[in-house]
Amino acid sequence: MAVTLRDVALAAGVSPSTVSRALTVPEKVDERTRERILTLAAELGYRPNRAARGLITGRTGNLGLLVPDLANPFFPGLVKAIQARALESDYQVFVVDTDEDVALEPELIRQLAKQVDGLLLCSPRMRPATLREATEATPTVLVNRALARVSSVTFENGEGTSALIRHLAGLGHRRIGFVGGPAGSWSGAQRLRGVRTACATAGLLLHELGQVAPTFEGGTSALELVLRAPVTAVVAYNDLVAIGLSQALAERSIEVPGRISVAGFDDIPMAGMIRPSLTTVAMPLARAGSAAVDLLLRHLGEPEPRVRQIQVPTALRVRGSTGPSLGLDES
Amino acid sequence: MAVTLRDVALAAGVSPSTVSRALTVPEKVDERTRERILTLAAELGYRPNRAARGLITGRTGNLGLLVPDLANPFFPGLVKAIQARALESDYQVFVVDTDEDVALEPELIRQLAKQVDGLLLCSPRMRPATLREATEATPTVLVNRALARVSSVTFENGEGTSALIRHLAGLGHRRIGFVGGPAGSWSGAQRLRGVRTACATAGLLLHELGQVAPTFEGGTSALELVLRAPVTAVVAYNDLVAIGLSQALAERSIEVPGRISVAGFDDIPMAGMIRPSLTTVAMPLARAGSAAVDLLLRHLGEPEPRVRQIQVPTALRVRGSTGPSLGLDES
DNA sequence: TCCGATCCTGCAAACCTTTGCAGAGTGGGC
DNA sequence: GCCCACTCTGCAAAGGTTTGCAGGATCGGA
Repeated sequence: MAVTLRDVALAAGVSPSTVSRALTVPEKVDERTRERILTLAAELGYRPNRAARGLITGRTGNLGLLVPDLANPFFPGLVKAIQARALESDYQVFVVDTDEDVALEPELIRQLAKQVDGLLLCSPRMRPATLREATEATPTVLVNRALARVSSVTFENGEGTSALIRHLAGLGHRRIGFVGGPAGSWSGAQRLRGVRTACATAGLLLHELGQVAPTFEGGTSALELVLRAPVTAVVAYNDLVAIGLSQALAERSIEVPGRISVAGFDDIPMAGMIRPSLTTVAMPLARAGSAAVDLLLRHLGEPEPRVRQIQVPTALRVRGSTGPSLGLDES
Repeated sequence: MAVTLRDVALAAGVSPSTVSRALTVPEKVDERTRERILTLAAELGYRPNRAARGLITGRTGNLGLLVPDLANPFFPGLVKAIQARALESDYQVFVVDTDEDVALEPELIRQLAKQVDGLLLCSPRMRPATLREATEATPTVLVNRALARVSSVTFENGEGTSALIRHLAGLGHRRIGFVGGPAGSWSGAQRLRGVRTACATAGLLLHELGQVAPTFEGGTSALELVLRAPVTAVVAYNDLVAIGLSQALAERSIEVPGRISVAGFDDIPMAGMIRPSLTTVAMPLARAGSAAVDLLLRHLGEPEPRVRQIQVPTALRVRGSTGPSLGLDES
């Protein structure tokens, strides 16, 4: 019932081989023949059967995308960009959400790997050894995580972070608090390191206030940690935590940024929607997403993939949640 | 290099047919043989080649999921649920984001349809005729939209909406404003109808204030519409609009809910994170998503799919953005 | 006029799995 | 002891596409 290569061939009075070539290696077939075939194929509504093609070429035309949690507003932007870029190159994207279950990741990856040409792993939480194992079987690009000898697209936090710290220093803040994310998180470690360096450079005192879940609730739970510390500004592991914290502060009628400034990382859409709007270090998700796809596609074309580690620069977004220090710590 | 059915057969000393049957129709093969095969298959790490299987069975084991915009916080919850439920049944999900481009939808659907066993269309914006055409070629379940003679999972707005209106009436509001969503939107029409009915029942005066984009910016742009109308409470097409409106009101120092109450639809995660938190009509996304997958899978098993239209009930979430009316409209 | 090169096309095999059909073996009933 | 029914297994074809190889045509050069 579906129209096949044979049908087109029959209609065009040529062999299936010729039709196949007309579609995949156009230069190998006479121009007039090719045109006739293409017209006919379009008329008949021919679409190649990807299963059959995949059977012989060993390629599926699919990419696998693993994300820990679609409900985390950080990821949809990434998924969107990845999916759009893949579609442009005629690849379809399998999306798998692990629901933050680290233990599930390896099996899901194995399952996924069999059905795709390449894998995009977004911020996988898994241990390095397990991760490496997974990346060895299938062409893989890591997103928002780096690993030796594996291609990746990560965010260059340095720039955005130091801009943020300079911004805070410029506002007169001298003691900065940092609320960290989950212990095992690669990007969490990155961010902490960036903040440490930037504070040292700017001559600010950094108070590491502890670690919380990377969620809104994590942020509200950080309230006590923050209030106990003599800081005038707090940088949170990510925007959700920053927002949770801001709301908890508001709950207690502690003004942001009047009494305390708050900043985050990610620039999730919500950061611009709340009041006060959130100062944050923006990750260029769209750029990272398409870069990751480009990189992966490039690997698929290479017999011996060359590892490339791309860093996309982050940028400070100054908004309403940061303001001049009251200098409370000098009292 | 990949281990195939033949390898397992060779190792087990049986024919490929037997291995195939051991895996797909266990009762047709001797128990001991089957056990030996299964053990061996597991040892060798055999995974069936889905392309080959698909070629002969005509099934791909994939489902296609089309959403207008992943960045709209309404959808990730749905996608998550759908993907999880599909994975349980060993189906993979292709996610396609149309980026709100209605004109693109038909072509994307056609493309997708060839590679999946069934289609889940989330709130497709396309015209009924075009939509019907698309649904005729492939087993399809619509989500958040209904169409005659096509299976669907929709939200039963009536209940949640009338609860919301009763809630407002109970707070003393007499004049309610409604800010509508995009003109062609099916769920927009549904919601408007629900609000109309509920207001009529409760004896409230409904002011239809016009239509805006279903986004945060749409909400802020609705400010003037709202201020011009003599209403003490506003119901917005969705939460994003409601939140945009709230922030625009706050910008003008108009207190919510002090001077005006605001409510939305969807119960996106953000609704609980802003201040004041947003009163809204919650859509049970997880339930809808898994119901949609179940329905689709059921269709795939039936030779002549029976159309089923499922409605999942909505529920009112009372939060901080609605409060007693000041009775301004009576002044 | 003949030869070689070049361009285009067709043949046929291959990819891996499923499945209808038939054959072999077993056990039970008469 | 014979036949039938039943269970289990293997054979072979089929599904749609790609691709190495070879053949035919065309053209240019000598």
